[in-house]
Amino acid sequence: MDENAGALPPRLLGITTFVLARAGRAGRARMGGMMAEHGLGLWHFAVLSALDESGPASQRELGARLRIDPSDLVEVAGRLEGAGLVRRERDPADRRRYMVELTPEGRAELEEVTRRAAEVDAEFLAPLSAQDRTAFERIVRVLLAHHDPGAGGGHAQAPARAGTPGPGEAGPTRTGRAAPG
Amino acid sequence: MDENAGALPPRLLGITTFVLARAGRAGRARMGGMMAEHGLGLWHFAVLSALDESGPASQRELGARLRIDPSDLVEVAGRLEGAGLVRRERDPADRRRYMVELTPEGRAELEEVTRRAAEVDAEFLAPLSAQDRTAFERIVRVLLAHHDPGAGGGHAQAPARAGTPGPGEAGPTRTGRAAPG
DNA sequence: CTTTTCCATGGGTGTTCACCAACGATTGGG
DNA sequence: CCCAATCGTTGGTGAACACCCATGGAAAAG
Repeated sequence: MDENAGALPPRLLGITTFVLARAGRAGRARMGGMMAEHGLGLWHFAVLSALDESGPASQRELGARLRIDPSDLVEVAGRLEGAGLVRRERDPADRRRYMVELTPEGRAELEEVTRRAAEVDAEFLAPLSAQDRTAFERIVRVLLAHHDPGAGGGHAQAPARAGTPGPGEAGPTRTGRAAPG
Repeated sequence: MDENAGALPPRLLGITTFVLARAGRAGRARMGGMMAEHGLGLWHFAVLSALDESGPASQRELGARLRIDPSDLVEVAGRLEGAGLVRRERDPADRRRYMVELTPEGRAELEEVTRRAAEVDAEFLAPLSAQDRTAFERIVRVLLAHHDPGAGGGHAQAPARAGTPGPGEAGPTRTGRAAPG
């Protein structure tokens, strides 16, 4: 029968790292699909986020920040500019660099996509109990902080999350200060 | 400075799906690196696992089982055969198909790699407390079962896994029946 | 002014993964 | 015997991701 066609070998499923990678792939596919509906990729969203958080920056700064090659940023910034989500102006003080800046439309789009991302998150984590979800959100960030070269800093303990000032409704969106200061 | 180069925007880190994908990528890299030391890829290991679990099978069956395209299986089976880990014989009853069979060497290699995979797992999950690790292993499988088309079957509830038989050191090698339940 | 350094950009490479079209060899139905 | 289906195989496509090098404009150092 091909019932077993639906089940990977237990030996594989016994490897947590494998299961994690697989689940991560499924999650990225969902998230990417949602972003695609907005004409964006994950990187576009990342750039908008960085600009929102730290204000105008040169592409080089963005590249260093997000850990993507400056050359790969060209397309991203270009598309964002084409969509009117960012503005690119020559820095008058240094005409080599662009100052990439979030437009009001870009900020609105960022908020909208952030909201939808939270929805995707909720949907993806729906099979979990509230308790499991909370635990998972914390644990996966600990893992990332330890294994991704400079994603969340050294060790993110993800403390009790303060009053959640900004995005508001998006819920656990802002995980306190997962990254270092 | 580029201190902040090490921290992704909190808005990004607030998206659990994103963090999960990222952590999964890091994990896969580690696991893949380990396998590479054995001259294998993740798929080679998967094939060996499937053969060990269900006995000799045609490549088509393996493809359906592991959900990889039969054409992609050619290289995998070919390399495994070249390494002497599997044997490929024409099925006398149907000379179109190969019967792929695990050799003693293949079985030994499978055990060895499984052991090392458990080590990588332990290493990767090391930053977690024993309690968190147990919870994470369970939760991530629940997620996979719900979102990966036929990885762990319909819905793996993965109840309070019994006395946690194995994990000693080589541990979850044979996770008993962790996933399917 | 000249040389060096930095920026954005374009073009290219390599890897991983999934999927598809077509072909020879082979089988089984009609 | 002829035709359709199946199996393994070859070869190609396309997306996502991560790098690296060269160029031309512009600034900074000498």
